[in-house]
Amino acid sequence: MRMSDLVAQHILSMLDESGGIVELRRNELAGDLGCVPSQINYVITSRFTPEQGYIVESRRGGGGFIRITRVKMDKSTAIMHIVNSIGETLDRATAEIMIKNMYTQSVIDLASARLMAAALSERVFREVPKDYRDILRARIFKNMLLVLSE
Amino acid sequence: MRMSDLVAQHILSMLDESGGIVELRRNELAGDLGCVPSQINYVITSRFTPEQGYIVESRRGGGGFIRITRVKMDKSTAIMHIVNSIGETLDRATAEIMIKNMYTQSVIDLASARLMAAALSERVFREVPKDYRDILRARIFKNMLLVLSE
DNA sequence: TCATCGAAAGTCAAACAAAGTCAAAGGAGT
DNA sequence: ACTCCTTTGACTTTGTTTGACTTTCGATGA
Repeated sequence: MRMSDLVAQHILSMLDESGGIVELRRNELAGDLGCVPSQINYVITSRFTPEQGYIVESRRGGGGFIRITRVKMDKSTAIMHIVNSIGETLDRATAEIMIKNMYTQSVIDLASARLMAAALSERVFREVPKDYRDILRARIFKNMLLVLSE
Repeated sequence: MRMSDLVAQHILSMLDESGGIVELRRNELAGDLGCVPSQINYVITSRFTPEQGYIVESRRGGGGFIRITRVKMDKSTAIMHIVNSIGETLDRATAEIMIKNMYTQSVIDLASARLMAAALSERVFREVPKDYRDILRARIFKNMLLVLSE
């Protein structure tokens, strides 16, 4: 079995044990599983993405950690659906339509809708190279959507 | 748990007990908590800054003390204060501290705090040149804050 | 009054402790 | 052979802890 699968599996079982949220120490885990620390990063970026329903946070320095949260799919099917329907890029108009729809369908409240629209507004991205804009918008949007379903 | 978090927590609970103002003796506190005195300074400068809504005063010499006061502001004042304190750029750590503080001081609710943190998280900006990151973060954050104060 | 002493608190840089990045090298499937 | 993963490790960045040294204040005694 591949090392990356082993790491992923290990993290998954930790998540199961702890009800969907786990805090791990990168170096320690790497030591336990017998791989280099950066392997953990690879596994996280390739298998614990927003599309797959995970929120990842971390902190460096003494007492550092990596926290992985699995969002519950059952309670937020609508949101996960949207997350997965967004590709690598997302233009402003589409984003706004999505936000508006979510609001009118009561998937999100007004405050959240406004916050999201503000974060994705065109003003934010002026003078950002065109290619970057929609990529960033997609990422920001996905990240925000995920925390909504917590 | 990190020593710095322990110290911070201790100070916070003292603040809660005494309604927002506390006077402590550095050496004594360090002794009680089992750390070196300068650790207290570290915690104060990293977690009890004016940005975060605290005023710190102190006196050296015999009978010296450190006084920490938590300042309470109304919602829109607090938000405008923060908006004005943000320049052209904003790094992740500072953004997180600001968000956390607005939440603990009830300027914003948990959902908004999470949404904002998600939009500004380091993961969103991976592979974006460092200089751009902080510029974008500042813009996104300001845009969000402004809609909050409406 | 004023110099001095001791009791605080302040400063700062070095050592330590994580996690993150990136690109090169290695494999597996087609 | 080509194309995607994977693996690896050197290097970077961020955050914490510690301790030696400095500054400030109040008290005390000449």
